[in-house]
Amino acid sequence: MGRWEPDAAGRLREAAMALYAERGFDGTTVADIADRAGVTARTFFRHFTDKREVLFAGSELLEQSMVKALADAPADAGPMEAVAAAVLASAEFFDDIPRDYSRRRQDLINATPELRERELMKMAALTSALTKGLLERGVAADVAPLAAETGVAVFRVSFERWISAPDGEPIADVIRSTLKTLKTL
Amino acid sequence: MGRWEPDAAGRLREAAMALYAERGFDGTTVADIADRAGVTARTFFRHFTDKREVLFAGSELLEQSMVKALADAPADAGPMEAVAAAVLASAEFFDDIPRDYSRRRQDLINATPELRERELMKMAALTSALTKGLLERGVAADVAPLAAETGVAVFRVSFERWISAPDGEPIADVIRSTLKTLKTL
DNA sequence: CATCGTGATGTCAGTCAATGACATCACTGA
DNA sequence: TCAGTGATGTCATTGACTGACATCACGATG
Repeated sequence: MGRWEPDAAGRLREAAMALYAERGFDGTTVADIADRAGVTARTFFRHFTDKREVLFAGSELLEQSMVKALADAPADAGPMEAVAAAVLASAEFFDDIPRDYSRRRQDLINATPELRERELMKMAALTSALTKGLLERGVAADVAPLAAETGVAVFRVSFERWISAPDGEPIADVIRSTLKTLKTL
Repeated sequence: MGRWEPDAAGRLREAAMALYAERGFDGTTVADIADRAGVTARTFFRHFTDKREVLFAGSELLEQSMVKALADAPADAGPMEAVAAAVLASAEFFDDIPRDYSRRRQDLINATPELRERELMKMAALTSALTKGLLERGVAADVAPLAAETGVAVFRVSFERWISAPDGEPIADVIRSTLKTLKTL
């Protein structure tokens, strides 16, 4: 065994989730979280830039995988096809974490303005990453932002639906269904 | 003359704008702002809930006027027509403030992640207010959010364009032009 | 005209998020 | 065996924000 328990970041994330749920975001101090994780508050800030970010660690991975899928889409695919591929790629990401975790996390976010703010920021970052990816695919400058925004909207709606869908429903199916609905508009 | 200089909130807003521009958001303390406005930091927090909000005071008015225009639109107007009326109503709001002020304010927001976060939150609030207004007009539940989101997008794009448009260009014209472009999609 | 309430502000003390500087020490590789 | 490294702890400090209480010009009231 090493000098310290491994995976301090993971323990901090779990502790934060639990405490935010128990006492609310405002009722929880960073020291509380650190205590429960068996580290000091200073260590918390070595792993997460702030008290909000602890619930959003890993979002870079999601963004990266979506951008990669966008780049990997066939060269002759249209903008919306490429975006659809990107959104579908997010499914892979969520397959690795229990859906119940996603649900509890989202409940916290929805209940806490500070966390909602941060989530909006992540979505905006995702939108501009996708926009950039589309531009690199040669998509016209007036189309790219629109397609990206639409893609993020599909992602959001699908995620929300998946979270409250019957158990066992794969998120990929929900996304495909959302994309199909979109086409009817 | 009263016991205190009038319009403390206004002075605080101007002081904040100036200091954020001079030293950046992070380089400015609330005490700095309060000093320049001739009050104490405690008074700052009596007028604004936090250091970010000082640049967003008045956004409720914008939201209210848009929601009102939405409600006042002819009963037989479709969802997008009503939304267009709401967005156009925002022009009235901006007619009362110098465009240069809007520009400087937006530059600050674009340069500061914390302020961008807050702005996204305001836009999200606007979206849900418009959604609610549409639902009250009897718009279908699956159409309302989409129409609202589109309206806010039009607003954002128009505002951005107006800010960098030649001087004297009325924002209402820019909005009309954006709406026209939208129709071509 | 004396008094009283009120509202906007000041003062003070305290909590807590966040950061920088420096110390520690198990583990690793030469 | 020993120097270097990385993850953590410790300590001190700044600054955002809050609650409790004091102040005092002004306006209303009797």
